[in-house]
Amino acid sequence: MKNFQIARIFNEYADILEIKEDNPFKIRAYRKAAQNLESLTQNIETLAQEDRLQEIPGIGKDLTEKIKEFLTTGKISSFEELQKTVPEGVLKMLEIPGVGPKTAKMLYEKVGIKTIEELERLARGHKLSGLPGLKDKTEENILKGIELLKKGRERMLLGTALPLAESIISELKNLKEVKRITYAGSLRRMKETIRDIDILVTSTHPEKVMDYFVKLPQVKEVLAKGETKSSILTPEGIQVDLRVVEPESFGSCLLYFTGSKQHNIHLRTIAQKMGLKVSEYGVFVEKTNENLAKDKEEPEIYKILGLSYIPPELREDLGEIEAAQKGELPELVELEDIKGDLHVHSQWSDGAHNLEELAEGGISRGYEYLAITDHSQSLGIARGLNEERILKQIAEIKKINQKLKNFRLLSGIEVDIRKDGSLDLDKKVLGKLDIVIAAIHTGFKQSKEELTKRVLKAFASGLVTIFAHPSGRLLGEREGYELDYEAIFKIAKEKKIYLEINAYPQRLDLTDINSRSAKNYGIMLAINTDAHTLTQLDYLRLGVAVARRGWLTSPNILNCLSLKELLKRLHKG
DNA sequence: GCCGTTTTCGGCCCGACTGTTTTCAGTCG
Repeated sequence: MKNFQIARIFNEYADILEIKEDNPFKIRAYRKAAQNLESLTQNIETLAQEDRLQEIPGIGKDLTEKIKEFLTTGKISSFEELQKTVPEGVLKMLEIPGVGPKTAKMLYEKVGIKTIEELERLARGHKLSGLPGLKDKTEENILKGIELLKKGRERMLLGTALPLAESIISELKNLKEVKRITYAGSLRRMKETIRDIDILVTSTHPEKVMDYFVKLPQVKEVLAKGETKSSILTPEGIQVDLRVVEPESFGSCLLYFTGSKQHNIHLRTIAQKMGLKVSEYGVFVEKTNENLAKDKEEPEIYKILGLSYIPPELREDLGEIEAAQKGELPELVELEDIKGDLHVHSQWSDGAHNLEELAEGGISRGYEYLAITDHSQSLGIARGLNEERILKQIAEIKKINQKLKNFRLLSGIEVDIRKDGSLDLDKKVLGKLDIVIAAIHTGFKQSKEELTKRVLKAFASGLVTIFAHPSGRLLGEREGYELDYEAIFKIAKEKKIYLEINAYPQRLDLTDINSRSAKNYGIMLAINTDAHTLTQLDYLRLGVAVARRGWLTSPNILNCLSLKELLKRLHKG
């Protein structure tokens, strides 16, 4: 999508203006516009055609013109002019943690440093010390920053961060000095990837908590240890920050450290207009300095600001604050609302367990149903099923169901959408199944048009129940292929095809943004784990997190239906 | 450059930490 290309340009625009020490508010305007473009649920080209660009928050007259120019000519001339004024390497330097625009500018102007390599060489040779406002310590920090950049400040998967944070929290809970404890930051907002883990604690003896924390088995290196904040690195190189806060400001701190930054900024702007000042320590009346948020929890703090409680997953400043002002926030889907899993693999293809074991797994999780959806024949590497084996599996599932009470295995398949858009199994067999999940597993390199056509042809077969992991992305490994989502959503709505939020940690596909977009099209989604082992059934909560970030409610979710309602819907015609 | 129960101009979030200073600038979240 062009949304991201333009967002990238606006961000770089801001970087250059920052180095040139342009108006800070102008810089912020560009960044804000970039951020809003990145999280836009509609395609910017469509909005431009309909002359609705100015409806995007942060996009005014000037940026509208720049976007239009990009969409028609493929470039923005004022940006190209601006780019000429600052060498590319100087912009790159901004990526070094600890190096900001002022430093980068100074290094370029005073010493003529144009690349990170040059900077590293000079820093190693102690040639930087003595420059304005720069001594040995800064030189050292620049080198450290370059190291960090080289290592790649990788973001970890939500599915990695969540259990790690939980294990650390459960260890810390053993300490009686720990009163309240929770994680905050992007982890609490359940972003699909996390940079570092923030943990918040209240305690009567902070120093004891800190001593215990830095000696946990998960600790490889202690980065900092103080009275209110300590940071450690785990053996995997994950940074965990622990903050001890006063009990009376726990709510304010949790709100503050949960973010997002944009959400916080918006809250503060609202507070300001009310004569209040919001910080991590509370909500203060400007005139009297009285703290209205003392000993208050998050919901009460939102109330002070005239807002209903905003769940962490929504706190991205993407309209949630306006909705909260009007009391129009959706009642987000919860893990407990999910009645079953509709995408699970068994030993029949590449799963680890047999059908009885999977049924047990579903029952023990309180489900009403579980769909067995093994791969189809063309996926030979996964021992995909041909027509004959599917019929056998259907018979076996029937047998098992006879023994089960208040629970049902559903017969399904994850059928490959072949390169030409045909389905990898015979129509007659597909018709006998409760659920047909269609997915793309090969031929990712096709063009956007070809892929879209391919998917739509599969949709036209009238056999597809759910379109699985629509983008095919693998976080940290592979970009998703490009699809014309507007076309896909339109036809999915028309044909009553459900789109999947695949809860597999590397997938989380559809994304939060696309899920929200699908909802706006009136499409129902299914949250599935794609589990290949029993423990992977627990990935479901990650999928629910994506759904919540996508503003979805339980009526938007297919597998929030009871077995009876689900069957009615699946076999309606 | 955007935006408007401070509406077409004059505002635009808040605090901590670090390293450099001797009262503050730069960076970060």
